[in-house]
Amino acid sequence: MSRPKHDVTDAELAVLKELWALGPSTIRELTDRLYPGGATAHYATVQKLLERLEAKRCVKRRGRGRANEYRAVVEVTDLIDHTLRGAAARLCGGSLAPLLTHLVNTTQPDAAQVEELKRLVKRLDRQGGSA
Amino acid sequence: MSRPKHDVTDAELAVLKELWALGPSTIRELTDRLYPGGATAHYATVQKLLERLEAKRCVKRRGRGRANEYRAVVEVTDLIDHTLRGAAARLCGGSLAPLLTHLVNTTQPDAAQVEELKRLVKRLDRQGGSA
DNA sequence: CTCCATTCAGACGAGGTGTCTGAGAATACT
DNA sequence: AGTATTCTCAGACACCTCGTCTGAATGGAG
Repeated sequence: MSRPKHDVTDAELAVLKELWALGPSTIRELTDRLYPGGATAHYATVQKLLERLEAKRCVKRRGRGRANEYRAVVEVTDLIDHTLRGAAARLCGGSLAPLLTHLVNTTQPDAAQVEELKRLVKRLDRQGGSA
Repeated sequence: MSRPKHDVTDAELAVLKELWALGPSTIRELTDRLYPGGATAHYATVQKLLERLEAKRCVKRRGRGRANEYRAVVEVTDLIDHTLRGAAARLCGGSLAPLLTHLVNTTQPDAAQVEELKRLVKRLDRQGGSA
């Protein structure tokens, strides 16, 4: 449930996604996935991205043998939350409600997601939609 | 209903908000609002921002007397839409639905929004939740 | 000790942002 | 008319971020 301090860039996000898929990994493991047959330069690139992700409080580092093991400390939902709040702050005076309304009007969820929505609405009904 | 081609920066957004508030305006009018007692340098700043907004298809220009009159051709909802779709593309494989469920989960929708949600669910039910 | 992989510090070019300068064209004032 | 004021355009600028990369130091494994 950490909050990313700043926005995550595309290259950084690619590393994060790999971390989500692989679980805690070393730079080498990540590099081999992101740049198959990569040169030593790519290794350093991944390392720099991890360094910046660490500064943004998105990953944490721990020694594993001689190498370092990195693990993600943010989830997709954290990034979604951060993005949504940023958009609300810029465009809606900080309120998330207009975003919700907009999504309700423009979204085409699939069957499973409709089910989830029904459940959520039912729950909201039960607890009596407080402000 | 235009679509902004690229993201709008903070300074550009400030100009846009002034345009939304004032309606079609000249650079002078905008400058006086954004930089009260502003020097001639500020005038050029606003002009550059309008030039970039025009390149991003967010404003249009028309001669008014000797000066130019600028008017916004995007609404807040266009920027919201653009932002939301960008977030969905980056974080949710392009689907907006996860954003919706996230908002429903993390905000306390008021009565009106719960009603909106119910209507959405009903509508989706009727048309048999397509992808 | 030598070799190899990892780590660290820092550079680099490209691109974007916000600001500003200078010169030119059109208008108003006297 | 001639001067001054306003607007416009083109372009520079310093700063920052992003993605990439180089070089040297470190530390085990053979």
